[in-house]
Amino acid sequence: MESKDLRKVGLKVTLPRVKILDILENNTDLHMTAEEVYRSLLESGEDIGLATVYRVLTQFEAAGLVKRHNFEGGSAVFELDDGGHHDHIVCLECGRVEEFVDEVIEDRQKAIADNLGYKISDHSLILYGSCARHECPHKEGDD
Amino acid sequence: MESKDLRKVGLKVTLPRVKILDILENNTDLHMTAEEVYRSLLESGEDIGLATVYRVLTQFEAAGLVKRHNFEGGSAVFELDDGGHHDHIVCLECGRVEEFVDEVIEDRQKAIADNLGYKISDHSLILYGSCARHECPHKEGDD
DNA sequence: AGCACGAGTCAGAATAATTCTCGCTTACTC
DNA sequence: GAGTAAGCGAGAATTATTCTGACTCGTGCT
Repeated sequence: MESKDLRKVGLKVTLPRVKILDILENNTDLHMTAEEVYRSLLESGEDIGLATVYRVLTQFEAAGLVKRHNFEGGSAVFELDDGGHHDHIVCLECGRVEEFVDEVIEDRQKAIADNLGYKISDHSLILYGSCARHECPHKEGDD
Repeated sequence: MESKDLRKVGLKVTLPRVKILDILENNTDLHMTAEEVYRSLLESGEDIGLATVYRVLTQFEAAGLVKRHNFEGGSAVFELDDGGHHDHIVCLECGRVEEFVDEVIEDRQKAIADNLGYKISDHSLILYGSCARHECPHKEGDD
């Protein structure tokens, strides 16, 4: 029952909010654009406007329910925020996104910022590349 | 004489290109938005359209003369590409941007990608925070 | 230097992503 | 169940960027 989550963060429990949260929770793809959420809503038969999707996602972000990422390629993507931090690796060929955490990197970041006299409030580390299924075609045994 | 650089990458030596390259080379701020380059051109008395600035910067990017970064806050910023890679730390309060390189992080990134079966083609690491001049005000000895 | 031609440029239109506006609707309070 | 303010939907507005079409300039040839 997600309505509790909404209440908890001070948001009225409205149909669009519940539905959007539901989609974010049940979608196999963890990272969705506003458009994707919108289309998913339409498919579920919900008549919710794209503007509402953006508004709600932005509210969710402010409330800490979701995180917004700006990967390359135009649109921002949203994912549920479970509280834990992680970075991303994006396949430029198929769009697959995976998450990872690396303590060594996190520590170095802190050290670097410290060194330069900065207090870090956030950071974004995104690796772009091609995943295993797009191996170089002149190798045998390829897809 | 930057015209050589342009020739080298197969771009005709035109006034807009030379002027834009000139601005990128002589501006104190290493990271400029297309708008900033455009305004800088106007100040120099050049009558070059914003669309041209975008086009030229995109060509420069394709040619490897500049790098485009998408920091938070909407507009992309461009910087001359000296060939060396570096990451960025951005002060959210004053907009200052500094660069850094850390071999440990670079190595870990490669290892992580390897581990997940990705071949990295690029990556973006941006630390956001506040720089030394924005220390918490209830500490003595502050700015 | 002069010409031809294709690449380059300009201004403004077009696009894409996202946000805003405003009149209508709904969730929560009593 | 009614009142009220917050929320919603559709489309306009905004912002960043790219495209279009007509005109111009840089470069190679003479």
